[in-house]
Amino acid sequence: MRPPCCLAAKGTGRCLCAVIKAGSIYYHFASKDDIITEILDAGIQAVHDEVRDRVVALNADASARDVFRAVLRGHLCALLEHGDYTSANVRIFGQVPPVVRDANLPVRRAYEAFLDNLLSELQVRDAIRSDVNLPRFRLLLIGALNATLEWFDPQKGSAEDLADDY
Amino acid sequence: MRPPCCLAAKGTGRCLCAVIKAGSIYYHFASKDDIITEILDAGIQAVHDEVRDRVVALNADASARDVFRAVLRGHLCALLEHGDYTSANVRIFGQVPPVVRDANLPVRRAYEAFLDNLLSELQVRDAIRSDVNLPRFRLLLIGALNATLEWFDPQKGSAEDLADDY
DNA sequence: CCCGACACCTAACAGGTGTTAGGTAGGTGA
DNA sequence: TCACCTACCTAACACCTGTTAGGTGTCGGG
Repeated sequence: MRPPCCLAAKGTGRCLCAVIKAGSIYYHFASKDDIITEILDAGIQAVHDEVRDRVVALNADASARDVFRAVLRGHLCALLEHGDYTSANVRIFGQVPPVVRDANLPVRRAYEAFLDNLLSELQVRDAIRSDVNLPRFRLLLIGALNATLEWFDPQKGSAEDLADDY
Repeated sequence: MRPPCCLAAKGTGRCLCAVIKAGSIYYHFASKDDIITEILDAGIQAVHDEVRDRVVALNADASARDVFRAVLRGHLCALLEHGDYTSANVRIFGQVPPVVRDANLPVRRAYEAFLDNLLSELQVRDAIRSDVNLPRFRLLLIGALNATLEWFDPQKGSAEDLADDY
């Protein structure tokens, strides 16, 4: 499932390991749009999984700050350290044809809903002011996190540290 | 100077008004990279100018919050309402060849330095906590603002309102 | 009135990209 | 053994993009 640096053959999850010739990809995918769709989906899913795993791994008595930190860490680490698919998402989503964008929407919306749920819990616990527009706050947050791709340098500090700083 | 929706002929500032045939552009520019460089520079400069104008237009007794609001408003409005160059910057800077990126760096650094100056003033005035890493905060800020390009819909509220919300 | 400069056009090019048809090597089941 | 399937390859295609050489119309100055 989601092998590193490779494309997975449709459905199977098997690895193509990038040692095939250019044209051969069309044995596994119907079109370039199909490939991109698969990559975008895999990328979002990877970030979603990473964040979810870190949140559920928290103790039941974790503070609101701990939860928030887990979200930041999960999102940033998935983005900056693991995976080309995750970062591809940020880089190319703005320029894919509408068909691909639409195909990718469900996975995207699922992650957004997940985050909004977490944030609204934090709001109930008074860790986020009650007059904050949560979806908009989420957009601000994700925007700021995703932008780190443009300047983050793993040699100058870990993604975890950056998350804590944020 | 910087006519809307058009490319300006090099140096002259004159408008090509987009009614020329594809190949003719090479009468005005030596290469595609030259065109992109010009566009990137113009985009950043436009945002820089907008923010600066709004800040200097403030009364001498403006609060730190007013200054910060002016920055957000200026950046967002320049990005979302005026100009294709400004937004092109966010969209394509990540994928231009290194030569172009380097050529664009001075203008970029100038805007960054300008913002860092403003922010450090705010920090001196205790409007920003003293333990905040300003360049990193600036990156977070600009990242969040630039990301609005992906979802902002002018029909659902003005850029000014969004800035105030942020 | 002619000259040259200027701003543009046309047509073609090399190189790249997305895609397809048809071929082939290796393994599987009968 | 043979037929067949799977997973790849090759070679070609149409199309697009960045660029150039050379041609055309128009305008102002001498």
